[in-house]
Formats: sequence, structure tokens, C-alpha cells
Amino acid sequence: MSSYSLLLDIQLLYNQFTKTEKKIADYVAENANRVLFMSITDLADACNVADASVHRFCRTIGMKGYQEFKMKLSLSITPDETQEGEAPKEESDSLPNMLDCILEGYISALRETRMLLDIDAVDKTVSMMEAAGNIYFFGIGDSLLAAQGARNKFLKITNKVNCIVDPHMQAMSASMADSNDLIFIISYSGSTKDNIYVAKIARQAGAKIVGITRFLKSPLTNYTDITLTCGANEGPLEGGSMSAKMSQLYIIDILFQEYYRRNQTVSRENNEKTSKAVVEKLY
Amino acid sequence: MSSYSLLLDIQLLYNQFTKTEKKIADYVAENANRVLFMSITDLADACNVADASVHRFCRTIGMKGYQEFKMKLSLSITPDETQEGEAPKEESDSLPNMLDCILEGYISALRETRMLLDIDAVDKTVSMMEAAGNIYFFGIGDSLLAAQGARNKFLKITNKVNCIVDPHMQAMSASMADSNDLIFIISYSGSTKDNIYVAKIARQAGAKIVGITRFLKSPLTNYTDITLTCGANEGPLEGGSMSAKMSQLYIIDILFQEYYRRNQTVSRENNEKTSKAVVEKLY
DNA sequence: ATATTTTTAGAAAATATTTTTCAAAAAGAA
DNA sequence: TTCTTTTTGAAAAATATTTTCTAAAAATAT
Repeated sequence: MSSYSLLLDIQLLYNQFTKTEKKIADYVAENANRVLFMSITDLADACNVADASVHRFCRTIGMKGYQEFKMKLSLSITPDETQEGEAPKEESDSLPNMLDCILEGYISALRETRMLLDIDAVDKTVSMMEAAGNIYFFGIGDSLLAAQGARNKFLKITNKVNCIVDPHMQAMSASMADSNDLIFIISYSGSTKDNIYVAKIARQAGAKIVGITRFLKSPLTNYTDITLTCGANEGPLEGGSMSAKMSQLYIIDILFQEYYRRNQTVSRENNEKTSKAVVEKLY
Repeated sequence: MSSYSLLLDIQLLYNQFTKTEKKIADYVAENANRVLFMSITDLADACNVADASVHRFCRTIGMKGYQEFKMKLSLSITPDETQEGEAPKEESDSLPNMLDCILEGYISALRETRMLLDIDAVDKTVSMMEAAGNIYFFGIGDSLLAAQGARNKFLKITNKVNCIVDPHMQAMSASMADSNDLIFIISYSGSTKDNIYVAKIARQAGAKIVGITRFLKSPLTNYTDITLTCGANEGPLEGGSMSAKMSQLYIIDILFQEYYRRNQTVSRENNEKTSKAVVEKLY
């Protein structure tokens, strides 16, 4: 794995895991610092699985064996988490407190996204965008809003971006794409059928595909040329979290800034034009 | 040992060590992060001593055995020391640097939003939402996406929320609202003509109005019962900045969480129903 | 629905590692 | 020197890890 935090990698690969592996992942996530001092058998017992399964789990996440797993794990634990005594869980009853909790959640998700981001992938993505004849942003549900946001943003500096709202039309559009076209598929889970379908069609049509998703390995990533992973402070189960959406926006913004930087002159020109177009809509 | 840094403890005990133990201590001090991935035999070989001596060394410094020694060692190594290769000093306009700048911008905008938020206003807004017969989220451009996002989010727990995309339809809808209805108008600038128009109509119709905007005083706030202000760090490339959008999402999330909290039973029930409705859309 | 294939998980065997024991070597004291 | 104590490594014993193999479960095709 690329990331230097093993615990994070485990989250990323989570939906690739089998039931048994998930049990282990859950226990490890919950008791990371305890696991450091457990043998493979201890851990297996704690999870009610066989030693062999724990070993397999280690291999699944890319380690050579249990020992390497433990060492990598220990390195991904920050000194704070090391302390045994549990931090007194603050009551999130009060409204101000709740605001702070939510805020901190966002920040950690954004930082996670930053950490997970593969600079090379960003670089390549922007190059593909520059080379592309047409760029499409696709998504469903909340991710569709991100897709529309991306289109809105890029529309300020280039008119080769599109966003199609209706899933059927997305598929039709994808079927007509060619190797000159670039398709972004935004999907938090990477498992939404409609998205996968569009990805499949687009791939058949020969278009380039970039996925923006939480999970490095998901049905979606089978069809992507590049995958940009976004963080979120939650497991794969919960949907519609704001932090996931913010992470998507962050990635889009990065692509935008880099695209702008590389095409300053044209971008600035277009930006002025589009700004003027809406000025008279303001008081 | 009392100290939390094993490497330090080893230094402290150094004089008490035997010749062989000193050899081991020297090697460990010099190659701490390499040792993490060595077996007791590897380490013994590297120091030209017997396995048993390494084990004795571990006992001497107060560990139960070699494994515990390695774990304690790993915990006393800071993540920085972990990296083998030297980090090449990045030029200021490099891509990684840009990512960090953008990220910090978001964080400061979100914190600003947190600071600006009036707890009372949030409290009152949620109360109004509970009391309302219908809730509408209106916006234009990027703020329309936020409005749709809000509708999507609340739709998981209540079906009295609406979002109308077309500005003309928004106006028509507003004209039919009554004092039982609550209208959210999301507008970064608070100066968008279409938004103001809708606000004016809604106010005439007698509906309650909550504004989500950057500016406490703007044409919009003339018509609002409550104004929720969001922060944003205006960068050079302005117009539809992401941090503004994130701040809007933050405010929406807060309203959602508080609404959910006050109506737990119903919310949870509805949430389950709506979640089930989309489950089969996933692989 | 049934059969076939593939995947998954645990038991047991095979390896490897760690720990203990013990005797020899080295260092120090009489 | 000679005896005692300490230190060390080799080998044995105890543990732990990894691999292999089989049965069960799940997925897929018929």
C-alpha cells in the first residue's frame, strides 16, 4: 500500500474483505494498541477466528506476515492513541459541543483525503483533462451534486465539460464517447449499479475513465484508468455523510486549480467572460 | 521502565550493560527502524552475538521478551524517523504544496463558520423546521446544489422537505407558501436577484424565511427571519469558492444533526426505510 | 431449483522463532 | 594460580507463525 498509515489502508480495503476479515479489521481498528502486544493466536481468539485467518488477513492487506503487520500497525499509531486510559467521551448533548465534533470530523476527513491523494494520479488526471475532447462528470444521488459542482466550476474556464443528470442519458452519452473523451465517475461507495453500468459502457466505448471514490478496490475501480481516493470519517455503511462530500469537493478543487495553473492565459480569459455573464444577475 | 521512550531508557542503562549488551544497544540505537523488521536471530547475527544474548538484553532493559521489546521500540520511534529516504525540499509552487494550501484554506473557512454561528439562531431554526408544514430549500448556481444536498439529506428522515430547481417555479412555489411553511434561501453573496425575488414573494405570502449567506447585511437579509452566516476564505480565484460551499454544507449538516437528535424515534425509523430503498441499487 | 464452480475458513502439519537451560569461557578475587 | 562469579553461546524446549489441505459455504451457471 502507498499510504503510510496501515489503519487507513485497512479502512480503504474494507469492502474487499470477507466476513472473517472484517471481524478482524473491526477488532484491530477498535483495539489497535492492544493488538500490538498480542500474538497471532491471541488476536485470532479475540476475534473468534482461526490463526490462519489472521495470517490471511495480514497477507490480504499486503503484509508479508503477522510480524510485519504488527510493526506497520505500531508505526501507524500516533503516540496519543498509545495511551491505555480511554479519553473520557465528551457528552455530545450540548449544541456547541456537537458543532465542534462535526467540525473536527470534517477536518480529519479532509486531512485524510490529503494523505491518501496520489500526486502522480492528480498530475496524470489533469494531463488527461487537457488532452480530452470532451469531459463528462457522472454521479448519482449526492455524488451527482458533486458532479454538477465540478461541471459548474470548470465551465468557468472551459466549455468542454458536461454533466448529465439522468442515469439513462448518462449511459447513452457514455456509449458514444471515444478515446478522446474523459469521463469522471464520482461514487462514494464505488458500488452503485448505475455508475458501474455507465463505467462499463464507457470503457467499451474506449473512453478514459477517472474514478473518485472512497475505496481503492471496489466494483468501480475495475473500470477506471485512474482512481482518486477520498477520505471520510466513517465506515462504508453510512451514506450521505457530509465529510465524504467535502472530500469530493476537495479533489475537484485540486483538479481545477491545477488545470487553471497549467492553462493560465486561456483560463483567465474565459473566467472573465463567464463572470461578466452573471454580473447583471446581482444587485 | 518508567520513561515512555525505550531508546532513552537504553541510553540511561548503557553503563550497566555488559560488553555484548553494549554491542546490541549500539546497533539498536543506530538502526532502530530496521530492527523493527528483524527477527531475534537477524539482530543477533547483525551484532555477532547469540540469540540468547539478545534475549537477555531484552530482559535486562525490563522487557518480557523480544516481541515486547520490538513493540515498545516501535512506539518510541516517531513517524518522522521512520522514513528512510530524505524528503526532497519541495519548491513552493509544487503540486503537493498547493494541496496543502487549499486544505488549510478550507479548514480556516470551516473554523470561521463555526465561530460566526449563532447557537441561538440554529436552535430557533430547528424549532421552526419542526413546526413547519413544508420546508423549501432554494438557491441558484452552486448554492442550488447545496439546496439540493440539503433536501437529499433531510429526505432521509422526513418527507416535508422540497427543493425546486427552476427559478420561476421557485417563485411560483413561494407565492403559494403560507405561515406554516419554512423557506431556506441559500446564497453566498446574498445579492442574487432571483433569490431576492423569491424571498420577497415568500415574505409577502407570509412564510418564514431562513437565509444561509456569507454576509450578515445584504439585500437578502432584509427578508429573512433568521440569518445563518457562513465563513469562506476568499482566495485570488474567486467565484464559487469551494470553502464557501463547504461552509454551507457544514451549516446544513448541523441543522440535520440537531433535527435528528430532537426527533430520534421518527428519524431513525424513516432513515431505515429510505436506506432500504436504495440498498438494491448497490452491488 | 439444482448442479457446478469458486471462494472461504479452520484443522493440522510444517517451519520458524523465541525462550530456557546448561556448560564453557572470560573476568575478577583471594 | 585457583576458585568463584559473571557472561556468553550452543542446543534443547517451548511457542509462535506459516503453509497445506479439506470441508463447508457462497456464488454462479445450468
